Parts: sequence; C-alpha cells; structure tokens
Amino acid sequence: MTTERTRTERYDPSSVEPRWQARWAELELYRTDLGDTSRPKYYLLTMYDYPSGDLHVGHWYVKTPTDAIARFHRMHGENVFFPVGFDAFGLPAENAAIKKKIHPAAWTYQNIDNMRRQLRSMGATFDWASEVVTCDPAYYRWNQWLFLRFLEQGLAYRTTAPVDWCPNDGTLAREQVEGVERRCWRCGAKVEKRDLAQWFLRITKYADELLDFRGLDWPEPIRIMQTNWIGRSEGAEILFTTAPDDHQPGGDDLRVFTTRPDTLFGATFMVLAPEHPLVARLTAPDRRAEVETYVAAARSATEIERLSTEREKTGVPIGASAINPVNGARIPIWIADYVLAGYGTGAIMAVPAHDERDFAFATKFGLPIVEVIRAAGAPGPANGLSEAYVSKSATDLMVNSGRFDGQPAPAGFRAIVEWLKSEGKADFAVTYRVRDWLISRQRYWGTPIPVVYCAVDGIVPVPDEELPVRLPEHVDYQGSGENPLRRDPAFLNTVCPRCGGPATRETDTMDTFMDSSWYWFRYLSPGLDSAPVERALVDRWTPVDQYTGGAEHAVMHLLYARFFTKAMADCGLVGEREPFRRLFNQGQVLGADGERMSKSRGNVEDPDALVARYGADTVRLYLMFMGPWDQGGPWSPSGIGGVARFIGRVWTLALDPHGIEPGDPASGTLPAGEDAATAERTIRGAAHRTLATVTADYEAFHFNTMVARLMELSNLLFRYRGTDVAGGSAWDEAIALLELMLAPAAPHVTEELWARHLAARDEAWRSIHAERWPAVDAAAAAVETHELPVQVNGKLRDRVEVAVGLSEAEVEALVLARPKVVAALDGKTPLRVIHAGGGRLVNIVVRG
RNA sequence: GCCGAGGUGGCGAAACCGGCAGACGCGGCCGACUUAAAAUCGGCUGCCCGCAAGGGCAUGUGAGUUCAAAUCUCACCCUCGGCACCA
Repeated sequence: MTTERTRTERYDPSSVEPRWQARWAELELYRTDLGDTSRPKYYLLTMYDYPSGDLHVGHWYVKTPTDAIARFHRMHGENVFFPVGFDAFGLPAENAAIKKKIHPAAWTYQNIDNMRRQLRSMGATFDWASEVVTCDPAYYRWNQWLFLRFLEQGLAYRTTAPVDWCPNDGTLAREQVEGVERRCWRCGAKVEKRDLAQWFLRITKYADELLDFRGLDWPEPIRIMQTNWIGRSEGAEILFTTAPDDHQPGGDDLRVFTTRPDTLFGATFMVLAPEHPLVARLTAPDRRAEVETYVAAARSATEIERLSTEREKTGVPIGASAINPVNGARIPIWIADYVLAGYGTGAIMAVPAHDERDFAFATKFGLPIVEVIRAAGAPGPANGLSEAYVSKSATDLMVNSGRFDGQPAPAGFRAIVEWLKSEGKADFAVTYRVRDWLISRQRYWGTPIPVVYCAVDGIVPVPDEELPVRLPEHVDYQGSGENPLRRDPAFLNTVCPRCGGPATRETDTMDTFMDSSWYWFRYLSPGLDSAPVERALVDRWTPVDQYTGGAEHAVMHLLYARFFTKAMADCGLVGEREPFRRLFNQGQVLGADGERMSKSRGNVEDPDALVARYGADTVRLYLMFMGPWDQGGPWSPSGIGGVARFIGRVWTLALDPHGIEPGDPASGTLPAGEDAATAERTIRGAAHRTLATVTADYEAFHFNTMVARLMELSNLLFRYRGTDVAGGSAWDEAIALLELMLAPAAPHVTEELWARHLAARDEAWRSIHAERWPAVDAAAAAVETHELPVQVNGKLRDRVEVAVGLSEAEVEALVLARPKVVAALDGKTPLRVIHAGGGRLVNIVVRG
C-alpha cells in the first residue's frame, strides 16, 4: 500500500472546460433577469468589438479579467448584467469587399459567427440574449431616429468641410492616405482637399458640461486628456477692421480671438488662416500668385504638421493691412498655416513680444516686436527682447500701452476689453479647441443619414414611419473607391416626403462612432421596435457601473458617448446625463515585436491555439498574471507554463491531499518545530490573510498580485501535503477558500473541483459561481510577531523579530542591545531614533 | 510637435502612504524520483569583492529635498497610446 505511488489523474482542460461551458449555457446561468429588483444591480460593460475576423489575445486581455469582475460581483449577491455585441459597420468590411470581392455584410456576419464561437471558448458569463449587432437594420434604424431628434433639437446641422480627396477614388480615410507625399492607397494619385457639404453634431454646445467630471470615478489621465481635448480658453473677441488700399476699399470686419487682450498694444501684425474667407478678397493683385501657391500648400499639409512648434514658420503677406482698434495703427496682414480656420475665428492678432510662435514668425520675417508687458521691477531690455515673455504673473505690468501703462496686466485685461466693448469693438469670449463632430462619411457600409434633398423643399428629414432607410444590398462597390450609394439610382432617387416631387437621398452614411455612442442603452432592450430604448430599464440600470476598455478611446469614443447621453437626456429619452460611473482602461497587448497587433504586420497571437494547448483557465489566468492590467505590453508566452503548473498544483492539493512526493525527502512530515496545532494555525492564518489581500486585489483590479498571492498560498499548502494535518478541518477550509478565491479568474477548474467535493460529501450539486464570497476570520488572520528592519543612518544592519504592540521605548531598548547594531554604531551615541510607519522600520541616526 | 502614460535582475514583474528594492512566475544551475527521458517535487539564483563572516554597488541619465527616495522636485534621454475619416 505505502509503496503505491499512483498520482491522481491530471487536470485535463480539454474534457472539463467544454463540459462546464455546455452546462452553464444549458442552465442559462448568465442570462440576467433585468426585472429582478431583489438584489443590487451591477451593469458591467466592456467595449464591444469590431468584427475584424479573429479574436486575438488582446481581446482576451480585456474580456477575461472583466469576466472575473462579473463573477466576483455575482458572488457578492449582485444582479450582474454583462452583455456583448459587435460594432459591425466600418471601413475594413468595405476594404475586404474591394479586395476579396465579398459583400461587406457577408464578410461581417461570417466574422461575427467565428468570433461568437471564440468568445464562448473564454468561458465568460456574457448574456448572449442581449447581443447587439450594429449593422442590423433593427439597430441602425435607431441611429437614424436619434439623428432626426437631434436635427429637431438643432443639434445636427449641415455645412461644408474639407475631406482628403483622390480624383479616382473619392474621399479617403486618414489611413488610406499614404506617406509624406500623401498619395492614394489604391491608385497612388496625389491626394488633395475638397470641400463637401457634410453633417455635424453640435458637441460644442456641451463643452462646458463635458468638462465637469463630478460624480465620475474615472482615471485622472483620461479626465486630463478630455479636458485638454475640449481646451477651454477664456479671453476676448476683438474687432479689427481692414484698412483701405489701392485694390480694395477697406472697412471689412476682422474678428480675432485672444487670451491676452492685455497685450493688444503689442499687436504688430495680423495672421489669417490660409482658408480664411476674406483672404481672396483682401489679397493685392501683385501678391495673388504667391498667396494662392501658399494656400494650396497649406491645404495639403496635415494639422499635426501645421501645429508643430518645431517646424520652421512659414507665411506670406497678402498686401493688405488692418487697423488696431486700441491705437489706430496700420498693421500688415499675413497668412500662415499655424493659424487654423476651425479654431477661434481663424484669425489672430500677433503679439511677438509675448507669444512664442508670433516671436519666431516676426523674427524670421523682420516684423516689429513691441514689448507691452514687463515683469514687476524688471528693467526694460536694452537691445530688444531675445525671446517672447509669455509668463502670466499677476504682478506683470503694462508698458508702451498708452493710458494703460503701469497697470497690472490682469486688470488691464479687463479694462481694455471693457473700454473696447463700450465702443462695440470687443467682448469677453470663451473658445474651445474641440470642434463639432463631423459624422458624414462618403461610404457604403454605415448607417444612411435619413434626409432627402428636394428642389422645392430643400433638406427634408425622412419621416419616422419610413425608417429604417435601408442600405441597398446589391450595389457596385467594385467600380472605384467612391461611395457606391451614389451609383445606385434605386437608392439615390426618391420622392420628397413633403411635396411628393422628385428628390434625391443623402448618400453619406454615419461615422461608426455614432453606433458606439449609445449601444449600452440598447443592450437593455435589443429587440424593442417601438423606441430606441426602454425608459424603465434605462432608469433602473444606467449609468453603467463599470466600463472596461482601451485607453486609445480616451478622447473620441468616451467623449462622444458622454455627449450622446447628454443629448439623449435633453431629448427626454434617458434620465441620467453621464453614461459610465466608473471607467477602467486596461493596457494594450502588443505583438511580440512590440508593435500593435494587426494582420498586416503578421504579429497577431491566436488564442485558439493557446486554449487548445493549455485550456481557457490557464490562458485567462496567465493574462491576468502577466502584469498590471492597465499596463499591457508586448506579448510573450514564456511563463504560461508556470500558470498551468499552478493550476495543476491546486488540482493536486484539492484531490490528493495525502499524496507524498517521491522526489522530496521532507514530503509528508511537518516542518521542524511544528506540531499539528501550530501547523493548523499557520494554515488558517495564511488562508485568511490571503483572503483579505485577494479580496482587496479583486476590488482594485490588481489581478497580477491576486494570482501571486494564491500561488503563495498553494506553495504553503504543498509543504503540508501528506502530513497529519492534510485533509483536516483547517486544511479543508483553506482548500475551499483557495477554490472560491480562484473561481472568478479560473471558472472551469474550480467548478469541477467544487462539484467533486460536493459529490464526495454526497451533497447535491450547486455551482461554485453561485456561492457567496467568503468572509475573513480576523482572529485567524491576526499575527503575533513581525520582523522589524533596523537601519543605522539609513542603511539596513539587522532584523529583529518583535511582538506586535510593543511601545517605542521597548523596541528601542531591544534594538540598541543587538550585537549587529552595537557594531554598526561603533561607540557613537544615537542622535535620534526614528520609528517609521507603525513598526514598519527603525532608523538610528548617529552622525551630527 | 501637442496631450497622456511608462522606463526596476537574463525576462514578465512586486514594493498601494517617502520606510527591508526584487514578492510571485519564467529562464538558468544543482539535487531527488525514474532503467532512462518526460512529467513531477525540493534547493539556489540582482551585480561585484570575499573560503566565509561580511562589505560595496544597484530602480533610464544628471542634479536636488530628506534621518530615509524606485516613490517627491527640476532638467534631459528613450518607449508606447491619442491627435478628430481605423475602430
């Protein structure tokens, strides 16, 4: 008997995992009863995916820890709603259509089928009954409906805006414009800008409200990025007028926005955006050729290039002048690409003495620099300023500013604006960096914008009862990259809903960010065909309690979602004005080469192969163990074997507590100096201390240290395997705690072990995932002594085991008597003894 | 360029509040078990000097604050995310 060394069967995920997945599905364990009010609700949302074809480990990296959160909350008795869906419109489907001659819909649905299968292999607790697919007319119909409400509210409007344009392939997305040469990805033609009439949503109306994050538990960096993206600037709008010349009569209004009206006397020239509407009219005939060349060049540059502060400043004078309203001075008008048409008024007054970009510009082109602000007490510069003085100190004084000389700059700011305001030439103003949201896309695979154009009635909204405006199925998307909807007469030609006369449909479709701006509301009632959202469920379940997804969405998706919620609230559709109470951004898993995973780079890591080899639990646990969840990093599978080993050890501990390791002579005997009673105290103490830290780690999403703590506990239990205490009550308690703690992260193996324990005790089966999260036994977890590090002059010299709760004097006496400390003191008298952080460390200071 | 994040052993990382740098795991080395291998189990493993006891050095670089700095401050270097038509 004793020589029999047969081990328990190994853990075999390939048989255990599918069996439990099937059982959970059969029992509909994760279908949420949204009407159940007996328990607290927990709406857990993870960013839905674009159906690109295959899941990669990056998808697992977001979703499996989120699933652990869902399970953790269920174990706390909450009614958890954890839906999934697909962000199914978008450019890649159209690209696939062009390249592979497959219909975008076919490509998309084929990918969705595959990804559904892959998502199910995670063993996650998604509520599939709530699934949303945005390219389904039952979904995009409500995009159209919402658009029409926004149109009624004045939140949607149409105006012209430039697009990247290829003469052969029409509008191009940013990623379809290649290289610094800016050429078309398909035909290589030089890309130009073209102005098109397009639809916008008025996000700027909510700019101030979007700056308010009160009540939201969001990461600070995301709040800062959104705040900077919105970019609120307080200042004034100043009215300059153009001076008369030989070629034009003057008297045109030129409005500028400035944050520094106190520097107005230092405005020595004016710069218009090359796209500014007055440029053509004001330009002198002899300047025209040069100006037109410059405007063309500026239009082909990207905004990132134009706003670079590093780049050499460029610009040309247009041969006209403006009148500075404070002193009547004639100042030359230039155009330069660092001034953008879309920001402020598209025109600036240049104050080179007090703005870095203006200084660089004036220096390069020999324009005058007039100092008008000086630090208090500073002498005036002897030979002119060597750099711009941009400091905004409250004690700065105004100089060379007529009757404002000697005034503090902040007072001058107000005084100058008040004075000009009384003359109708200025007013206080606020400008935002954020621009209204351009939602028009000249593409096929998106939600058609539901308006028609009638020669008689102009822009006419499609009536609600005619929604959805369906995408025609059979279109010619092979001809060119231009929107195929324009080539489909059956779609294009319609009748005006108002007059019944001939009309044409809008052929632009919506930005897919429109779809993702309200999908979590739709999850609550995906099949509802009378309204986009069911108000009662929305009121009960939103805002979302926890949202997880990538930080790459910090400003666009997450800002649009907030805007949409506010706009929907103003349309009376929802009650809350914020979508996501708590946000977490996990890091990105990069390819092994450190680059973003993408098919074209060939660095995509396929989770199916890993699951086949190690099982879903190991992959889940490894992704959690890799590092902090918000960090991400390059993918490397080295180390996954360690996690697989850990799961195997838990399996062995749970099913074979009395086994002896033939390779370890100490196996099966208690550690030296321990009897059964102390061993059991050690086991219970370790288990309950682990429970305390693991609980905190789950709550803080510190999954990597959570796994480490469980490894430590299993290592400790392994030392007691085969001894007299193995299989005893303390042991069994520790094993049960270990399984419960591991259950949210590794749901299959823990479910199997739990079922076997129940069967061994002849108890009826119940899922471990329906068990309550255990409570810490504080008495068991308490420690009696701890190790105290002792430093002399900040260097570690000794460690002392001390009882918990000694006074500082007792500790000091103990420590000063230690031989190593005496040696380190070398006869010198301690100057101070510092007791840090409640017995964490003692530092003895001796030098003078 | 602008906004945001991050740089710690051979590798992934830990140190949550300014208090023992390197938990946990990978890899490596040594051992046990085995006819053998695999698997499994145990031990050691930041670098340098030393037989050892011990000592010195060390958290991207350089300065500073402090009894004490991976952690705070300043400057610089490098990597990653976003920059409005990829999602």
